[in-house]
Amino acid sequence: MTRDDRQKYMDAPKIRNMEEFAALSGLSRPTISKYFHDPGSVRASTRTKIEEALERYDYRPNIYAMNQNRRLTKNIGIMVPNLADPFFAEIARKIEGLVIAAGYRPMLVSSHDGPAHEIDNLDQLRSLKPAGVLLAPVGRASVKEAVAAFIEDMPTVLFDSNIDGLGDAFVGHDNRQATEIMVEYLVRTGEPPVFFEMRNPPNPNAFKRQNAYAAAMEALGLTPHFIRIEGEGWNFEEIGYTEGLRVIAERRLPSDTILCSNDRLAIGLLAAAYEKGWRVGRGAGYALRIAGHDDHPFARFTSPSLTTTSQNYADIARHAVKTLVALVESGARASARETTLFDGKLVMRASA
Amino acid sequence: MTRDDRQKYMDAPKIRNMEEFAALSGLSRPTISKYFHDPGSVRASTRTKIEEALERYDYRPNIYAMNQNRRLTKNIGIMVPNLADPFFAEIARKIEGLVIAAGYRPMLVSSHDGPAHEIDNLDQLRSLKPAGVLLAPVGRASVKEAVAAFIEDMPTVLFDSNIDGLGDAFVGHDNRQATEIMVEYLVRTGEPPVFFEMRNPPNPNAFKRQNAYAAAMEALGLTPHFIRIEGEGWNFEEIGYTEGLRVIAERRLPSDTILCSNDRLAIGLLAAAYEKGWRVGRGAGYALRIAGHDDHPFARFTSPSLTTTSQNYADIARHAVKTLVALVESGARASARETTLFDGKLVMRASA
DNA sequence: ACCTGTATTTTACGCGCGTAAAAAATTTCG
DNA sequence: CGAAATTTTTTACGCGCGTAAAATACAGGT
Repeated sequence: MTRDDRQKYMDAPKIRNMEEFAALSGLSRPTISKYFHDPGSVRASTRTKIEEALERYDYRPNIYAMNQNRRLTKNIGIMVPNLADPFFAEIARKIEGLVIAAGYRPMLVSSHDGPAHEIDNLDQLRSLKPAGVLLAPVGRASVKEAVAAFIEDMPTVLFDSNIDGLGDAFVGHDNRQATEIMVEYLVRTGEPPVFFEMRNPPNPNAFKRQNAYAAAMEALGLTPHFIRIEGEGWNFEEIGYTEGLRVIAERRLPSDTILCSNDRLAIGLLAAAYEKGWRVGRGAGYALRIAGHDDHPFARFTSPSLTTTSQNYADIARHAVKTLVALVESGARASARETTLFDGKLVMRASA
Repeated sequence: MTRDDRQKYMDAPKIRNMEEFAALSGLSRPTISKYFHDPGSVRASTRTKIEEALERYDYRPNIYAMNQNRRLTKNIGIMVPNLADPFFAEIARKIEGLVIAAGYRPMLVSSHDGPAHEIDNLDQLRSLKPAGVLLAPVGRASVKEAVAAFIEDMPTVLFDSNIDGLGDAFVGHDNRQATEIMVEYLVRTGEPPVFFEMRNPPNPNAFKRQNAYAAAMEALGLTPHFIRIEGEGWNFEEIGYTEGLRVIAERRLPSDTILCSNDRLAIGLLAAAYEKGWRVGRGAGYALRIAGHDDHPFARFTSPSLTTTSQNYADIARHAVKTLVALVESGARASARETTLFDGKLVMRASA
């Protein structure tokens, strides 16, 4: 706490509202209002006066009163499927920072992997009257009609997971390209991979990866093989582990190389392989190669560390926010829906 | 989407405000206001009328107008050190659910492990005028004076990490007890453990665990040993991994049993041990035993799975919310600061 | 000093709801 | 059935700020 801060807390009279603050700074209330709406919209000398007063008196406008009678709030809603997944936690954090940098207030909600929560969140967000929303739908179970109704009301950019023609834009990861480079790498360096995936994956990206795997294999003149595991819900590590144990016990492996649909399944499968004493890695002396997809924050610390393809979530976040902010500030809705995909990269580690 | 919902979206006229809704439901506006403030405060027949109208017309009060001129909002602030840590994500989610169940609106913020963010968040929360706040401070670097000033203004329950006499109550994990049962277990089943910890841990719980380890060892007539590793910041897995590699390479191990200050360090250390080919587990044929602390969501899926002590975060969350809600609803501040600790449990897995 | 264009002030109104007090209606109970 | 207790309505005001329009002050250029 600096001396100035202390002074602010000690000496300064409590400012009750913008009227008082305007009087103390020698300006009119509407001017102050304008300043808070956009500091660049007032004369430089005026801005200086306001900012000096701000340092002396520590006034902040009441956010409820601000938004109460505003045409458009400065809020931007962010909705992710599940904040307890470090992957989404990371990308949400990145987006939050970009939203703040753009001069907006992020309002983050998590759907906890549940379509019911997702609808609640949509209502929740609607009541916050955001200027726009960044939406990562929960998945194929996502209630499309509710999302569609929501999207009519305000600018919305989808990310991570696409839903048909919904939203003003979609920004995401190129599952096809990323799967392709992994398949090529695996084929080039060892046995062709089998694809390890849930029979009923809750996430729509899973289908894209599945198809991309099949296409990449066929392009190389190889026959795709799938291990379709059981299990419902989002507890991927657990599903990968349980079904991994079963698959290993039953020796249902057409290849020594397993490409998992995502890192979380791979993390579970690695645990199963370790427990069964199967050595995972590339080269002589190893029984299995395992690869993932996403470059999950924990993929560096599995044993062995996980070879995977990374999502370029820095660019995904940047482009999603940029697109939404442009939309919001133009005051219009997108004329044509634009889809932007960013390439993934091969992240070579020890597991494959 | 049910037939009723569709009807709501299609047929119903858009309700602009509470006045209109009151007219349509045949009641006066203040009665509606009272209902939303507390549905139980109106006669049963009146409540029925309102709820029927609510189903027909899909009206929701404007939250900005609601809070604008209210003595006390129905908001409860929740602040955690870092939502990207699955441990905090889990407990935050649990708390959110309890807060909603208690009839309040949770407002969740994360400090991203930074004291600067923490102060921002305090300001942020203050401007939301919550009825009370659940606060998990970032750690010893936490700006105590800012927190103290904040706490004067509204009921605050600290959790996870204690700060001296601050807040109306503290609810947390019994680090001493949990460390003790782990030390006893390790001593009973093998070599006495050394304690693996950062030289300058950012988290204050680290010191409690350190002291508890020393006390537990001495109580058993043993000499405590510490491996104090380098590294700054919150990237515990990375620090545990990097320093784990060094410790193993330099053979600075006074025992084959390592008790890590927390699971995240242990996860890093496990990765290092694996990479160096040291087999981790209990019994013959294993070079090392490694144990953690916290029962991190990923501890089940490490290789080998991690033996640890769990925090009873279900009860911690429940008691923290209960305490705060009682405080808020009494309208008073706590007369005496109450500290409540919940016991941890030994979680035996494969690593020790 | 004059003109022009932008910044600011003045004036005025309204947003949607909370809240308080008093009047009216309803329920409860003797 | 009437009085008391409770609920609801009426009435009235205010919260803190957004916003619009018109009046005024100010900057830069000639």
